[in-house]
Amino acid sequence: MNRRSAKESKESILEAAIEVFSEKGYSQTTIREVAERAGISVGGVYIYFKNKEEIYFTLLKYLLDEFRDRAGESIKDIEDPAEAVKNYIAINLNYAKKFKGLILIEGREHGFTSCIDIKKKFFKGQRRLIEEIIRKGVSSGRFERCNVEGTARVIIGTLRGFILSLVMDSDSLFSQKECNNLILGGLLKRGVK
Amino acid sequence: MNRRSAKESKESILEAAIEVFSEKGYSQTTIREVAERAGISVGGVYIYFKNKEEIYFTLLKYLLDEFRDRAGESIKDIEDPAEAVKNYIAINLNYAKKFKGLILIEGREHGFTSCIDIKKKFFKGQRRLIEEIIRKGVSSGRFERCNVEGTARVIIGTLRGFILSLVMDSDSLFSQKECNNLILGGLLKRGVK
Amino acid sequence: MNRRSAKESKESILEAAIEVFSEKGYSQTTIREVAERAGISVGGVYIYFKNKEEIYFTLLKYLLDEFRDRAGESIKDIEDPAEAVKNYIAINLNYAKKFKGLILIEGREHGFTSCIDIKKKFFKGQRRLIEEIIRKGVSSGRFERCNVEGTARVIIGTLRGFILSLVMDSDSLFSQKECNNLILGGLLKRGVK
Amino acid sequence: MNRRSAKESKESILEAAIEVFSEKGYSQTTIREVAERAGISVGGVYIYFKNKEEIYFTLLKYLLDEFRDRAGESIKDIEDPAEAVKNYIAINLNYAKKFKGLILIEGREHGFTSCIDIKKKFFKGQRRLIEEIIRKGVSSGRFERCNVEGTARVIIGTLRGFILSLVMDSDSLFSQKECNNLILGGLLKRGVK
DNA sequence: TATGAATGAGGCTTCATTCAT
DNA sequence: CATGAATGAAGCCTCATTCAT
Repeated sequence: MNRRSAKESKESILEAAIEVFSEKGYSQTTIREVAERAGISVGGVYIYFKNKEEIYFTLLKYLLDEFRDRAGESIKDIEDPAEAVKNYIAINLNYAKKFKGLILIEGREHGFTSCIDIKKKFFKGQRRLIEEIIRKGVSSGRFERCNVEGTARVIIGTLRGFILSLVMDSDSLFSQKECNNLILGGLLKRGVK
Repeated sequence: MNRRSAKESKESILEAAIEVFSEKGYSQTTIREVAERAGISVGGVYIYFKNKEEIYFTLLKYLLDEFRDRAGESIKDIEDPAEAVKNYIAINLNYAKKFKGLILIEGREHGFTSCIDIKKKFFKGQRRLIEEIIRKGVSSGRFERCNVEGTARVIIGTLRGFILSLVMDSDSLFSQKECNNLILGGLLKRGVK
Repeated sequence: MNRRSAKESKESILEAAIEVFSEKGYSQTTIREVAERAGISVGGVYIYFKNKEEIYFTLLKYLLDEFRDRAGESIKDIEDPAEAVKNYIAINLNYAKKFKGLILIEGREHGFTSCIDIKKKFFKGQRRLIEEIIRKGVSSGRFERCNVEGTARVIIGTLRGFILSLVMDSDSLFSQKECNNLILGGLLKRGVK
Repeated sequence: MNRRSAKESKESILEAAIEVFSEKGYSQTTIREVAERAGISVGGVYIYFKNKEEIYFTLLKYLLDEFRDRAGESIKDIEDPAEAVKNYIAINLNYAKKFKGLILIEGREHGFTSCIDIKKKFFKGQRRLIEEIIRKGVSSGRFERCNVEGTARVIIGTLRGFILSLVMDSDSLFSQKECNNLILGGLLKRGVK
């Protein structure tokens, strides 16, 4: 028996779960496989998680939190708002590549309200982040004057599309540069670029 | 025994399947529920479809084909390329609203290669459509000179994102107008708009 | 619609049934396939037969009756009892080859008492036939004196074994000559052969 | 929850399976019934066996192996080849009585090639065993000179027939003595018997 | 008679979850 | 804490049989 601390066990389960959920999606993932990859028994999984849903929920929450932190971090000290947007896009695409499979589960394969809530909250937070940048850009004169909330929503939505395309079509259809161009093309003052 | 023509039965199954797949995703959809909503017995479903996968595949093919036709139709006689793009966007968003859930199944919750193939082909076709428009727009001077293929890809990707957002966040985050602005904002010659 | 007389339809069903039962065994045979091969609808089969079991039963009865007749016929005018036994063996093996598959169903794949009864009766009749021959052979001095009933049973049993081997091992393990030798070897007076 | 060791559970499943397969044949045997008789849940069966076929295959292999061992054992130290043949017959008939029904499944009610292979191999081995005895008998002068391979085949085939009769007609048609007589009658030198 | 769509029970198999050890 | 055998509900699919036409 490979004795581990509770924390270690829980983490190895989550790590295994990321893998398997990514590879197979939620429904096709079995607790048995997660347990095996985590090097724990089936019953062991249920010591740390109430059920399959909780594993997914924990995972999702963890990843969103981590993403939020990193995204916030990567932006906070950047003066140029265009640069900040570029960074934000970059971190999004990176994360997407890393957790390809998980993003595909975003669909309603499972109808857990808990997950919907947490995701809404997450996207709201991200929108605030973008709004901040846009506001800074507008007031500094770098960006066109615009409806800040609306524009932030559009950017988030557009990013989602990029990410989805990136993730679904293994022959990634477009690059970060193209993504930057599209988003910034609509934001930057004409001629300033 | 609810007597209907074979065609009617098959169609009512497909209609029911659209509903249920949309609501629950592929894995969570049970044949029993599809059958019930179609007003047929479980066994009856298997008269018309070899298995669950075939139902999904038939549905997907049907929707994509129909979409392709409608999209082609709605564009072909439009002179102004900007108008054509707007129309294309409109029909996309409409379709997305109508078949909300089905779009969410895009994931690899099911790994049917047949579906992957058909989808790739579909998106390729759509890209060609957009490229055509862009080319026309560029040569007519309405659009900025650009990498036609790349731009088409970006537009498709962006649209996907809009649609995904539209579909996932029931409080639709942004309007068609915003979508138009973003996409056209990057295409139209400055000042022409 | 290929109009046929009731008799024709019934016969074509039986012919199809022989084929399919032979190829797939009882359980694996579906009414649908029998109907298709018979060129009749599924429902049509049920006009002529109460159910699947009745088809099998009718078939079995028909074949056993026919076999009984043929076997009786092929023996009745033969003077030499050894020759008669040889003929009986020959017709057995021929029949076995022709209805290979059906013989394999003999097992208790289906537990129809009706079939058991009819088979018992058949084998009893066959035993009587053999007993007759043996008695003739013994009284004429061609065969060794022996327990007639017991010997008849043994011969039937032995033949079954030959047939089973013939039918199961596609590389038929032994020839009719070997079969003759074994059976007659135990019957014929030493030296007479 | 009926706690047992894994080995115990697996064995009780196999024991139950022997019973049910024997009584009903392969197709008519349901996992549910096997499970019930084994005192385990339906799902429990699948812990130990991949599927129904594997249960059957395991059983078949086990019985054939055991039979092979016992048959070999019961013969190896016997000097008199006639005695050896008698022993071989005896063990065959005993086994047949014990596993009555299972023998009847021989048909291709299931078309598992794995089973066909294993059976062919088994019968080949048994033939070798008999050939050995015959050779010994012939060279020692107890048996008539004969085609060893052919004779072995005939004996195996004959035995199969006896067994089949024994198994199918519950009113066992003939005794071991009669079986001995037939087989040995063709082998023993005239007058020696 | 004939059709073939429809039924629905039932079989196989999977898997989240529990619990005796 | 940990194990993994055991459970049982539930899903997919088949097919003998029925029945409206």
